[in-house]
Amino acid sequence: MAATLDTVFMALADPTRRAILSMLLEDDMAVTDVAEPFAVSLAAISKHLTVLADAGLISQEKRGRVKWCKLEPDALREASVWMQGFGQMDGVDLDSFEQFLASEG
Amino acid sequence: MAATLDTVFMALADPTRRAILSMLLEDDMAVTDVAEPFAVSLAAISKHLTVLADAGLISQEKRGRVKWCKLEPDALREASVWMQGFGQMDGVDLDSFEQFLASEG
DNA sequence: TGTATATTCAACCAATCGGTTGACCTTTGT
DNA sequence: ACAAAGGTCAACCGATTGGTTGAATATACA
Repeated sequence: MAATLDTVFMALADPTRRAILSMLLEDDMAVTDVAEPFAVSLAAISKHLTVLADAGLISQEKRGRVKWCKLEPDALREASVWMQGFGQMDGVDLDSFEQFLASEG
Repeated sequence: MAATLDTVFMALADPTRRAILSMLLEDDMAVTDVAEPFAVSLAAISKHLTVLADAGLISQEKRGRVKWCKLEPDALREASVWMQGFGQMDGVDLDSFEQFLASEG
């Protein structure tokens, strides 16, 4: 909940967690459905989701026996601002994003 | 050297390493001078600098017996772009962004 | 030459990380 | 009432992390 830079960057440092965030970009999902594409146990995914929630990057709401996971992109703002402070980054915005896309082929 | 999102975010997840980056924002520094404000051993700082260099966030050049550390802010670009994709999606081509995420892995 | 300075290396340590498994609790459905 | 589904918990495991210390390696200087 207390999303420090430590917890946010640590949460983002794992590829499984970044993949989860990408999935949640499309829609809210139940824990079981989040876990489905991954080759690890449900418990492992549950832990990843806890890490993401502690970092404030997602929220979780239990409805019935299903726990819904929702992306909270605002939590990235503080970290994003921190990174922007590292000068000469004037181009880091959606324009550079599109440049990056183009460079990827 | 091969600055993946994993290594960059992991490097940023430590407050000592972020503080080092902030210091290097002002000027290039020798390892000993980087270590001076911190209450840990020089060897510990040397390790932190290796982590930052492996992530591409700094470069190190040895001149004489002094190893100079230089901020490489471009290494933050890919990570910053990744993050901005989550925060500022208004009017962005969502399909392209998902392609970008897929290419990242 | 000898000595101080700059930095890394090697071995070790406790804590944490990502993962597993099996038991457990709650909610849904028959 | 009973069984299945959705998730978490607890205990454990091996690998990694951030830290230490002391020895080693270069380079500079008197």
